[in-house]
Amino acid sequence: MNQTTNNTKSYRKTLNLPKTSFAMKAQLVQREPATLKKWQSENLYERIREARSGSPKYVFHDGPPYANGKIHLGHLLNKVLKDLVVRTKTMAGFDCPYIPGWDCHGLPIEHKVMQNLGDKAKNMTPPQIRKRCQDDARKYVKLQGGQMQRLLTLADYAQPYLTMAPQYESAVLEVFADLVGQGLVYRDLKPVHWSIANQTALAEAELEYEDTEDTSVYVLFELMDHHSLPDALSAPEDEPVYLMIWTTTPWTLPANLAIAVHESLDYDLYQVNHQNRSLNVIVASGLADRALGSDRVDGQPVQLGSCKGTELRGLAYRHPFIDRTGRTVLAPYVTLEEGTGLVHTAPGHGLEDYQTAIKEGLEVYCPVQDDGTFDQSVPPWLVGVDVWSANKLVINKLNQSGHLFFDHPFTHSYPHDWRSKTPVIFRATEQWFMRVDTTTANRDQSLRQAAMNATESQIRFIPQWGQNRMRGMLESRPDWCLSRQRSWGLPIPAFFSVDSKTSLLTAASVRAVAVKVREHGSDYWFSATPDDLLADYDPKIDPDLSEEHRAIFSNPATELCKSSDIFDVWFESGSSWNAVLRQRQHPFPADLYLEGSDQHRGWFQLSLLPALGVTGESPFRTVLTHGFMVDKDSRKMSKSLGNALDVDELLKNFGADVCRWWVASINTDNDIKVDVDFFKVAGDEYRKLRNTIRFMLGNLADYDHAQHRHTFVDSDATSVDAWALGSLAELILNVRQHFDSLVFSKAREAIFQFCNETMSAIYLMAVKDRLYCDRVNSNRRRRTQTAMHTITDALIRLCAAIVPHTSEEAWQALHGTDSDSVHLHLLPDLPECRVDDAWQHVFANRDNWLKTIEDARQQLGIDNPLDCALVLAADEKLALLDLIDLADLCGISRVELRDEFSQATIRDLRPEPRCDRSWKRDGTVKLRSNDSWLSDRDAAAVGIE
RNA sequence: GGGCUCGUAGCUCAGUUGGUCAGAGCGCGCCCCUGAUAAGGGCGAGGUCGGAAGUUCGAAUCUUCCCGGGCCCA
Repeated sequence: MNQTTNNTKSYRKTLNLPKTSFAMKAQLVQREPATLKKWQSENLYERIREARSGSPKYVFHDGPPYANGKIHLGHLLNKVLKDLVVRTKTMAGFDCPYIPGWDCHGLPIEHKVMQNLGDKAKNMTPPQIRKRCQDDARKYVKLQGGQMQRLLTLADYAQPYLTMAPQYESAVLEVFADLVGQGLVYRDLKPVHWSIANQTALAEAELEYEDTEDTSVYVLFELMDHHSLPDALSAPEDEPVYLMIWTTTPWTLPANLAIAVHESLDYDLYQVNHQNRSLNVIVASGLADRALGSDRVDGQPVQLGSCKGTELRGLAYRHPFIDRTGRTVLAPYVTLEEGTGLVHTAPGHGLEDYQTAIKEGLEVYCPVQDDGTFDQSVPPWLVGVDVWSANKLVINKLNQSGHLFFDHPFTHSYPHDWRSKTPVIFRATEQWFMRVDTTTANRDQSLRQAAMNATESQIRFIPQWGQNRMRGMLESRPDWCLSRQRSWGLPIPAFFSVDSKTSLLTAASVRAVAVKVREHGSDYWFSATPDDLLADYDPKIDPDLSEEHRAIFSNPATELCKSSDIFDVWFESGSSWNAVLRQRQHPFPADLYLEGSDQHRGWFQLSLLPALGVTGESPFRTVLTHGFMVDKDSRKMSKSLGNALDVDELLKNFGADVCRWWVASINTDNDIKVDVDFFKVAGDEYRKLRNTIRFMLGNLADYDHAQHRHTFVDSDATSVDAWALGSLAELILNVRQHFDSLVFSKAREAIFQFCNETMSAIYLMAVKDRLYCDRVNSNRRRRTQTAMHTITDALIRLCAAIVPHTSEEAWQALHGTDSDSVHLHLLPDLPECRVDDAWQHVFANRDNWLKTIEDARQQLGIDNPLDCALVLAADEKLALLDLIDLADLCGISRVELRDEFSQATIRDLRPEPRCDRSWKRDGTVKLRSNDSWLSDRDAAAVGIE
């Protein structure tokens, strides 16, 4: 009675094989745009708003990207992360609106527009130029908005916020008015980063640092009077004594007013032979070896005497090429790291120098004009010369007069204007500032203190180290320079009397202008007269004016002119909590701000300060930052290095869902490595997810949940389906928790693990046989389908935030509806189903069983695991279970429990007949009436005796 | 130069307060299935945890220094 292959008939057509419209090939690139269109035409965003109306709010506030250029990989990461937040919060039951915004004003746009205009710009008025800028910004808002939607981000793209919109501008002015009212805004002459190319002050964020080679010089300053020197230096009578300084910016020497020393450092007087003359020079002891090195002097320097820095205070010296006397001062920032320990001090050209000048009562002298050339106050040979050319002239001059001790090329990183890529200078100009260190009447702490406190105790940082970073940056930040000398921006609503001596800027005057700007937009500032702009303002009743100023501005004869400065764009975006959240009646503060880690100094800090000033509260409760993109060798991504990936290109090659899966799979705390290969990996994982869902959908083809559902009862706890539902419950808990804490990579990992291992390798592998071979309506098959239906439904919801297109497609395949959207639904509830403890025991041992099977296959030469039986030691836990479930879980034909066995062994089943239909050797296979070999189960399924 | 931060198998990453912590997934190699098939399954190889020194009975895990990245600043 041997089984032959001759009379094996094909039973394929009697099986219940999977069948689904959910294709294996996703064709994301073709199909995603259609899904997007569908969502748009069905107003999905509004429908979600309606569905969540009345639910607790979760306020996420979008930071505005700059409306310039197409989006890059950083935007992809940032926007998808934000979308993951919004979608998961929405599915967790919150009402979580997403109002996208754009930063529209500022130098990059203006710079580009001016370049395109070329010479034509000279004959254009600011309003005409502004119109061009506005058009340019609009163009990029549209372009980027389209690209962001292509990423399948779901936001209110119909009503974004634009910093150039009149309501927005007005709301910024209201913030400004409050700060002015508290006395936090002042005008002062102060050194700022100045772009010569663009003739404007620059914010820290508008600088880029590049390595630059400059000539650094050691310069001798001759002391006026020996007798004031401390005796300990033993200065020789009747010989000049020089202070030696070091600088990398010789062009600032004309503005030298002082030389700083450190009070506690030691300074020595040396006699050296320098270029055939004997010199007496003072330098710090710790730097003498370097400063007076053998490359600079002949022979050994002779130390004549020594003293503390504090004893050098107040010495008068002669400027080397200007008829002026300077003096020595003490400063805490003098160090022994470089130079001579005596620091050239030009209060108009350095922040520390400026601070010293304030302390010592020195003039903030800046002979350099807007265009980077010297004014009339310098010697004739420098007048009108630009600072870079001045470097050489100054060095030559010093050399001729014998004041140049040494010079050498010096490479250091130097700030550059991020637009023109030209080096910037430090230059004192009249600017508007916001104070960070003054306490005001209605606050008992400064903004800096308030911000530090908020950072310390009121704001949650993800990752945690953001707190340290924020603290460090707050500690060191200077007063905020708010003004810029450009056209494309929000005007600072200040007025001056015609002699420019008196300025008008009070809370009331600013609010009056804000009303006009709300009505007409900021263009009105340029077209209207001061009287028009101040129509709603009455100086007579302005409590913030001094009597003197009230008299001036109440006098009809006083002629006013408008300020020509605009705001630093950071002040505009830093007011978005007012211009967006409060203005649109959203709760304040926001639950979450989410941006790159560069924004600790940028948007986060510059939103925190104004909000604390105005409301006393931080505008955000949680700050989540992500790292920056680097290539696979950890080098930063840039166009110039040629390692940047193009977003459109990625979308074209992989589709948005795969790109989003990639975002959901990365750890965003630190640097983020990117490479095309990583998207291929994401694609592989995506396919695993897709095929898992597809297989389940295929096996649910004949299943109607309403009609066929199995009700799990206590006795089902020992079924493999109960185990699967229990695993699903774990997954749901896990994923919900990771979504809660905004750790998407762990959620994605759990989802993938579930698809790959729990479902594909274990459960679906095990239940294949019953799904295919059992009688269609068998209780066992329907129970499995019920579990699978629950799992599929839940899985689709769990991954909906990550792969919105694919989950929508699967949702419709599962539920057969076209109008419903998974994105209107909530995250899955936990399935209610008891799982017997015996399953823990099974999965603690399954790996060993598989290994046993694998080893036996090698040894016994069994190819197909279905030709094996696994013989296990009898066990009371295993005895509770269905041995067929165990066999299916191992991909074999049979599991037997035997008392006499102590460890798992394999029995070769090849001598037994094999079922022509199920290919199993389960021990019931017989030759049937139709001349084929069938097991009892299969014979019954096809109705054969 | 300073602040913050990262450097664990070919790749992406887990590794709580120092003591089975040397792991996972992918990839790779071998094999099976051919009724999830441009799919599915099993098994396996791979790392002196960037380097050096130190603290400790014991360190990927703490300290210091060095090397190499990133962000922000000077």
